[in-house]
Amino acid sequence: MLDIRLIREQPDFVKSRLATRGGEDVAKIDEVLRVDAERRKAETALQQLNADRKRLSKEIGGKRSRGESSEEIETRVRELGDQISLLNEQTTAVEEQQKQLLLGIANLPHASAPVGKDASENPVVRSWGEKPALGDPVLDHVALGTRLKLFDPERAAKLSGSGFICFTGAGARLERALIQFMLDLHTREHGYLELSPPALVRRECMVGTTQLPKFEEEMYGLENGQLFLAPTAEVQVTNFHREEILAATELPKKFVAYTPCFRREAGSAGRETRGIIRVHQFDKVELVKVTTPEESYAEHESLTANAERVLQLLGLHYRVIELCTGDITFGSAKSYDIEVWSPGSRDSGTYLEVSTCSNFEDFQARRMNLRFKDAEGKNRFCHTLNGSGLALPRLFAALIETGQQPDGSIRIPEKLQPYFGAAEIR
RNA sequence: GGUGAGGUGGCUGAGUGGUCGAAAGCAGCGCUUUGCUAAAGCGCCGUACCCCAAAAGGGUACCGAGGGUUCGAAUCCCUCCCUCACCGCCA
Repeated sequence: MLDIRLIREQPDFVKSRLATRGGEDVAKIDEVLRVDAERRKAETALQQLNADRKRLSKEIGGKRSRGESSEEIETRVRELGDQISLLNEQTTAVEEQQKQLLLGIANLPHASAPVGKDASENPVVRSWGEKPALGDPVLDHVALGTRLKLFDPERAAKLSGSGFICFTGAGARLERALIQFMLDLHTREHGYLELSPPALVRRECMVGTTQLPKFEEEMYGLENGQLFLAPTAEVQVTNFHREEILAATELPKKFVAYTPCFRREAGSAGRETRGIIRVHQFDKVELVKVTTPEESYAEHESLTANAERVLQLLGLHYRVIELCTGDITFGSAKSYDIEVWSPGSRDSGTYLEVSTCSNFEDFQARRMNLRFKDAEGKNRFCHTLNGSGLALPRLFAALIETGQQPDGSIRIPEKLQPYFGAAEIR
């Protein structure tokens, strides 16, 4: 969430930054300022009453120990107590109101984020490789996967309903090879520490990484909404150090985790539902960094480069776009999307998003009270970043489409062959 | 699932109703002594929030979390969370 002091001191700046997102939250700023003033007034009054009670209660203690009567003071303090509990309720309520307001206001886009209204205005930052020259016809991943029995949508539906996938045989093996390949790359060459976290997370963690309270309808909840199936390992891994004060010397923290991810995909019925592009459960290798405000933007670039490296080693054409202010996600200050070329999708091919690499600055850290002690010994909020490194189903689709051969087989990229155990699928 | 024991500051660890935000030790910072190192002595040493234009200063809260009892709660009561141990069950 945003720093209330920043909102208080520079409300016009905050509003103008929020306006670049589309303005939905701009009106909330005046409201939160009004509640903030109310809160401080109530707090000050409450503290004064508490101070009075504290002083008088000590007097009672003194009088009693000297054997003097304290009746009169006790009556006064009892009255004070009634006022205090009344004012305390009001104060707590207004504090909670302020907190809820703040939790619902999006992060400020970074000054370098391109201003734009929606996804159509996201600039392409760079691209790598080229679209492969394939024979005719170019098959999509569904046709390829069905023919070579790499996954089985019908039986997955039998188990879990529509929107679920079951990899089979060489397909399951290929997915496993990709996971192992990516984990090895990030741990051995990029210096990330591997975590294998739980899939179920507490409500507080979901608030910490901004899935809640705003996006609850997208999440699978259990135990009366106290436990959730994580929609991304961002949740588990970023919250790993929640409520901690890290030493500046141990930053940046770099984590990689392979986990299943669960999403209701509410409201996206009919959108890219073909095959394995949008499913309720999928696997993902996630990269997370916890760092300092001074270093976070450099770390953002390197994290993005680390994710891109996967596609480069696999020889898959991709492009990187930067999300404009109108398209950037709720908690992010700056985001890049990595989109891999999927030659079989939508007839003539399309780019599929396989990673969003974001710098959240201190937006998440403030929610989860994640801090570090700087050189002067001051506690400051960390900056947190994450990006997929990469999401598996779409990577899988792009890989088999790109690798399709005229004879119907699929060529496996050289770097993946040791993991997959063969040079082709046929 | 059952039973039991616990959760106090960066760490160890006292404290069972009043001057306790909290002894003591360790770690850390500063000063003094010392040829250096080491050691010793003295002092400082939590966080968040509020008031104040700011600094200085003042105040409130915090002893796992939330309620309650009381004039007053780290201390008593209730609920929850977490940790540990043992038993049962189990991949």
